[in-house]
Amino acid sequence: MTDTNQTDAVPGRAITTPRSGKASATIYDIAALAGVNPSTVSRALSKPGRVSAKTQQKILDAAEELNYQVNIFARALPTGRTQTVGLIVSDITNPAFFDIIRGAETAAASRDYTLMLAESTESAEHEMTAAKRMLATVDGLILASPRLANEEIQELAAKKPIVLINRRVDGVASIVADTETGVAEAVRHLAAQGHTSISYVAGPERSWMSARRWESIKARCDWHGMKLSQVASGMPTVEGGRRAAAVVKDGEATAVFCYNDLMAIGLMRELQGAGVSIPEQLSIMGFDNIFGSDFTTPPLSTIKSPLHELGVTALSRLLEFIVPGDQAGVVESSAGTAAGAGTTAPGAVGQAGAEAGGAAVAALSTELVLRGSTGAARPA
Amino acid sequence: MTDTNQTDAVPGRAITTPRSGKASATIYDIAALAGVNPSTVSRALSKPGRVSAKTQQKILDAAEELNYQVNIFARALPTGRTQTVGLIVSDITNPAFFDIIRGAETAAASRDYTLMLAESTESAEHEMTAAKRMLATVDGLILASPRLANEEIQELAAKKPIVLINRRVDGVASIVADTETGVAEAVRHLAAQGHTSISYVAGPERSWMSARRWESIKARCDWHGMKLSQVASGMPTVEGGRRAAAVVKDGEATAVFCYNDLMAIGLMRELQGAGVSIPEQLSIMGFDNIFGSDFTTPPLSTIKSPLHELGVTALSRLLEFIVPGDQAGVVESSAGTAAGAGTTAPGAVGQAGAEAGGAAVAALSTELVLRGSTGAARPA
DNA sequence: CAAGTTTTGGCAACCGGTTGACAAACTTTC
DNA sequence: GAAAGTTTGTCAACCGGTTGCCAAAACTTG
Repeated sequence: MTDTNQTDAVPGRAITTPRSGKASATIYDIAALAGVNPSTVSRALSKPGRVSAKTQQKILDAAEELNYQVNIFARALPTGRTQTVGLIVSDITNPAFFDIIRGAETAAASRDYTLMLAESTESAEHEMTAAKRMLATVDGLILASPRLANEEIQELAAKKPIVLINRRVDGVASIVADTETGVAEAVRHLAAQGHTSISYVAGPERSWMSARRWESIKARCDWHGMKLSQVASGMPTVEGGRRAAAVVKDGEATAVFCYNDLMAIGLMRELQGAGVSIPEQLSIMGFDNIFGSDFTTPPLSTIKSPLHELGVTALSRLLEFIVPGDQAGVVESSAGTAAGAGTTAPGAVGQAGAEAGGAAVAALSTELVLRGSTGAARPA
Repeated sequence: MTDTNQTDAVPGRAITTPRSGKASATIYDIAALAGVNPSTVSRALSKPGRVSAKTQQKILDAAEELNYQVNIFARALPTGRTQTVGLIVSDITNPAFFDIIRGAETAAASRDYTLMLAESTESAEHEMTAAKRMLATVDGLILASPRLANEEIQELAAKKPIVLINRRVDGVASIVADTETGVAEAVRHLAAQGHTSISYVAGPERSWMSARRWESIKARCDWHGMKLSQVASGMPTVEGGRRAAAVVKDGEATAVFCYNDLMAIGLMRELQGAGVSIPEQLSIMGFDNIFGSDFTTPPLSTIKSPLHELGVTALSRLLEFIVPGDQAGVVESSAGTAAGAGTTAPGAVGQAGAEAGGAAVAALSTELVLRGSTGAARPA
């Protein structure tokens, strides 16, 4: 092995020159082989039923023989269709997006669409750049937790179909996980454990979801007659959570919700480092149930988001706009996107699931995952 | 807010119809505005120096005014260039790929290339499908830890430029993290802690990197006169690690290397569940230093991979093939790809870093991260 | 100032599909 | 068997750039 395994220390020498010309077959080649006109080939390959079964077969055989593959650029030129959709996430390294990405990717692949991925690194500006760049190439775009302003999103939506994940903007399709159910469970649990004063460590200011989670918690705390305060917002990262530790420690709350698991983990570890024992002295609750949230000691209690479903559903919804007739992916349903409508009416909370009891809705609801980071309130 | 914030419970009603026709400007529009021929516009925009400064300016102004954007499909049709590169990873949800993906994504974006992402879900077949699909669309492809056979990779490489990450195949460019340095440190550390019998929990059989890690460990164990055994391979996931627990527990080894952190975490948690205390009764060492590997109790000792750099370097190298003249990203260097040449010669290990002491090499070397999961050997 | 050289811009073909219009071929109907 | 209707295939234009070739224009040089 040692001598055949050439290293490429001498760059470009051992490396086989890529891109051997070998142009692939075109519809003209097929046409010649099948003895028909190129346009007939085009129709046979795209418009089903437009050509007779006999010629259809001849053409298919010829295509097979030449192992033809459409040139998507040639197709895209006149039609604008690219068989590609974009997904922009705010932070690729945030595990919460893994499952969204995977969900979207597999859903796309199964429908013969390709996924383009970009990240905005939590910056509205980067996000706009990425979106603009993608817009030229894709048939539609999914924006997961975008940081853009409403108007910017509407502007994008005017050009190509857009589906939002965990964000709601007038006139733009969106898939939102229903926070209410999970939050209701969580607050009920904390109330039962004797907590009366709660705090919320918010995420980025431009995060719609952070505001929404706050509202849900507020509504439920009011319901239970508990006190709720908000800690200054920060980056939705482990580091962001750490930064919030000082304020939380000095506060009077005995339980704290963090905007997401990353922050919850950061907060917990920072506090533990400062000698606070979790959950004895403070209960911590995250959101999302990301990879690794059960690795900590104590493992994190969290409100699980249907991340994978969010990705799958967003993609299906997007494809609905792009290919109106298509119904392949039955997973999603318009009802699912309606979950969690009223953001301020606490009365609606408990009913959200009930009134539109479809499988899709259930899939997009959140759920309390009780682990070790929450417990009984410390005596006041 | 409540009444203006329309939900899309009635699908397609509140949603603004996307894709308003508004076709964007073409070079013909520019040509008309600037009073020149379309071909001149094309040249002004791509071939620098081919047109006079005066017309160049006129054209640029006109383009600006119409806020022109090339139609990449029209461009791709005659040239084949798409300004897009592909990245295929074996598992999107494996945190080890996060940083690789991000590295590649940012490097691509900074050079005005767009990244397409796909995953193979650890299956050679899926990988081939994804690769084939992408090949039609991209200028080049990065395969991170591919599961494909060498011949299949060579076959792909014959069509478009390909760069491999953590895999070496004759005649194909590759970027490989130098396992030796980290492994040498790690084994030396374990030896110093009194361990004499070590075990390796291997990853997937088709994983080149798993074999490579095994060889590095073997070489160093031989050097230190330690016993090394291999535990049957499994999926490179937390679950895969759990599955290996039984065999490891019954073995005589006092320290175990796992193919990656995911497996190490799974193994550790499963063993702990069975009452084994880490590191008192068994030392566990992972590979990669993924997100979350420090969340566990005890935090995982691991051999850190330069994941981000791997992504950046792979992309730069790929672009070198695609745009031969281009030298924008100085980050990478051909020397970097040569690191870790001899896979079997133990003597070479210590020297690898020394003999080619460039910054690029350093960036791609691995490094021991000592945390709590490793400690002194239990008395035999 | 003429001859030679270098720039610069225009023409037209081409990349590989799609699609509207139309005619030829085939069916159906009376 | 002719008229009317329906399929099916062909023609040709088009999507929006790129590029080889050539001639006109501009610049050198003697």
